[in-house]
Amino acid sequence: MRLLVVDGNSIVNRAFYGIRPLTTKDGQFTNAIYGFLTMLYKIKNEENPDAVAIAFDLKTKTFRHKAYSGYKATRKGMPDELASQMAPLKELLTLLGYKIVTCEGYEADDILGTLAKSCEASGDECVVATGDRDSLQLVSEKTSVHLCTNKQDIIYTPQKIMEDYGVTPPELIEIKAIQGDASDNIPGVAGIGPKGAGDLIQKYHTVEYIYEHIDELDIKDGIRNKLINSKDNAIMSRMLGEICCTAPIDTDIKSYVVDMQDADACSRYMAKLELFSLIEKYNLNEVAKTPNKKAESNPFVIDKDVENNILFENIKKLKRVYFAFDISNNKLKEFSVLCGDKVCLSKSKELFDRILQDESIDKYTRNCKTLFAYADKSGFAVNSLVFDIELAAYLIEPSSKDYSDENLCASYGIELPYTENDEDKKYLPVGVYNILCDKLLAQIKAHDQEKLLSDIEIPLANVLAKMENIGFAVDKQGIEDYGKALSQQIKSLENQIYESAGCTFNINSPKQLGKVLFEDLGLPCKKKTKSGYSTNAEVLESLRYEHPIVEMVLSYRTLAKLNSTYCEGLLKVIAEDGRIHSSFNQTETRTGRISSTEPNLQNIPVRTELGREMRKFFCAKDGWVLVDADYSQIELRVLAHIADDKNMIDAFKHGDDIHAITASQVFNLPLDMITPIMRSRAKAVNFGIVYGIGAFSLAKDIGVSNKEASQYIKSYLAHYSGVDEYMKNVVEKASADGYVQTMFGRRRNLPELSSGKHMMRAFGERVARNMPIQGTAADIIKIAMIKVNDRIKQEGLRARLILQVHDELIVEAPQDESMRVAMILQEEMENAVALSVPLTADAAIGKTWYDAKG
DNA sequence: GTAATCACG
DNA sequence: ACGTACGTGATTACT
Repeated sequence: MRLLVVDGNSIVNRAFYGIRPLTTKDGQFTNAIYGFLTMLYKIKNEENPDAVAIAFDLKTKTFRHKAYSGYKATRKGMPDELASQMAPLKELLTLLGYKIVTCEGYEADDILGTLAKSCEASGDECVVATGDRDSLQLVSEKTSVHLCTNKQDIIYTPQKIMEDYGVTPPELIEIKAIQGDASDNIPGVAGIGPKGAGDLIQKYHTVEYIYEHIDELDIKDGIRNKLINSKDNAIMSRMLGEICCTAPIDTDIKSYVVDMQDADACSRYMAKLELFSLIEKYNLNEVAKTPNKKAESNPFVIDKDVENNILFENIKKLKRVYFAFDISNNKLKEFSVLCGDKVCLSKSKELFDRILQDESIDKYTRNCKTLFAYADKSGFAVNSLVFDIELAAYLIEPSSKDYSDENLCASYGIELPYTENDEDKKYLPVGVYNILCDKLLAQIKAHDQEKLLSDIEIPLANVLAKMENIGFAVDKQGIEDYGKALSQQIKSLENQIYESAGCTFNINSPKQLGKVLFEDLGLPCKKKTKSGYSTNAEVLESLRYEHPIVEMVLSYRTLAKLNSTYCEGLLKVIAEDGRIHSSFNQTETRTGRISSTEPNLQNIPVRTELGREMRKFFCAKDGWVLVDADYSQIELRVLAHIADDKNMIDAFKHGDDIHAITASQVFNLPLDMITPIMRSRAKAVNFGIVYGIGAFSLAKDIGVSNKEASQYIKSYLAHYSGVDEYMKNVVEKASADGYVQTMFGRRRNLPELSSGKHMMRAFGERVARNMPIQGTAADIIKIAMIKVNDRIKQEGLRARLILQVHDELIVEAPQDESMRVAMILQEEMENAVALSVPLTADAAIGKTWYDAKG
């Protein structure tokens, strides 16, 4: 086979400087993108490769040879006009089916070298396309270099190199070692240039030979002295100039075969960049020129009277079904199935259930959680549910707020069938589900997220469905009584506040409260919001001793919150079965966590004793108990693993109090000399690191000076140097790629990183540091939930998972199963994945949530 | 509908 | 020079 390896950075530079500035009407620069694709097209035509790899630098500051840290230190970063084109270019190349190769700690050159050498080893041919003569050293019988220049491209073979330079390709490394290269900060030998270096190597071949025989060489004394004076530099330069050919990358040529999944997506993307001539050049269709065009008519026949058996046999033959359904309160109303150019409607539960259970029929749909809940209630299991439109769209773009058919079709350029008939309107989207699923699946494959969808999100939807169905039992009477007690106290506080203020007003109105506190009572105003005085808890805390009313307002707020959000709020959502059935949303958060609504059971008070009381009303049913297990420090452990930080990994291997250990490292004191204050500051730093840290916020959080806070951070990063390096690298990689991802391939796009606004960019950087950590932790507990569910079923237990709170799982179990379940929870949570640090989970048992939590 | 506040991880 | 930690949801007031 013949592999074309493109030096992405070099070509993009040539394109950028070689082509006049082009922009879209929105001001996005596109000249480098246009130039790159034009050049790539031409090179491909001339070289006719079987596969193409495109190498890019990660532009990390990790040097190839750490011995000389000045290496490339002076190379200037790319201008913004070019930098802003990198992420779209890569996106477009990926859409076109090209594989982009990058490698942590290695440069594009090293990737070229590694692939070239690997082709030689496997007997394949390799063409390196670059604008940089550095790569000429790679030329061999099997490897040629396609050098792009301002004039005519030159193809370098060993013969051509001998013709131009009079040496063999490897000897070019020796020449460079002597002549040096200012742009790469390679010093060479002072006073000897290309001509002198060439002559020396033609004669003596290697730098090593020259220095070993320096006194015997037949050269002028001037040259000899220059060589002797720069000996160290020359030897170092010899090391620096040689391209590394052992980068840890995929060297299987077959994986670089160009495989465009979605031509429409490409042409739409090109149209978005207003590169219309490329659409024709790359032979893509015309869809893009009129993107998102609304269909004028409905090409589908709606068949409402199809016979059940005929429909089933048709589906069975196809082994796959695209369908939509209307299920509410776990009752089927109607469903629609795509059959060629027909949309078939049916209300037959018998047929519907038969399809769902049939393992030989692959099911493509949306809202699979609703389907799982329905099946759970009906007492059967759904089989072969292979695709969910919303879950797939969420994995592709978790920041989207709208995964409706309309919106997805619009963004994937699919014409949604249209009719004036309102009655038929709702049935039509299923007509394009085959197209929509294809597009989404192609994208999922391109992102390498198939496993994430099939092994995590879809099975998880099943677990969440059961959790929603089961619900959480509560003590309704208890909540009512607690609420009454609160109401009384609130009433009394209200009166005291009015008395203290000398007037009545709405304490719940920040505007009115602000007026009373800061105008009528003349308290010092610490902070302002957009619309007036800030009256939040932090401000009030600081005014606590200024006036007795402040304390009362604080208490009022606490009690009012407990009463309205928790007592009143929860009472409203207790179902007829005496249980609370929260909804778990799987496509809401940008990090991969789940969220809980109506009610939100993930923010039931715990931090203060008064609020924690609330958890006494969350209980197990008669004869059953709650088993609660939570991960210890899962995010920090994930950080230790992802950053591969030796010190932090050791800390987790040897001790359990990570905050104390951190304090000991940061303050450089033995563990037994760490005071509670030091520990709590170290804890704040640990949190801050996970969130993307800033000295100002840390200082505010722990109440020390800005300077002191930044000293803590500095000291922290000095001790946890792996974390330091990770935090730098992740932002650089994110800026180059335009996204970040978790260990399991969950991804979040970060357009903020190419924003011109400082604030936006800074936010993007913090997210880049945080999302892989928070997201990986979310992935892990999702895996644990699936495993716990499987284990419970497999062991024939009656216990069932009822709640997840990010790092905590709650199972309701019959009394006699509780010990077994506690063990299962701990085991499955701890072994959900293997990290380079242990994962620990602690389980506890109790009659109520209050009792069962540690 | 948005802003402010506060509950959780 | 500029503002200041990640991710959520519910309630209340007010435009």
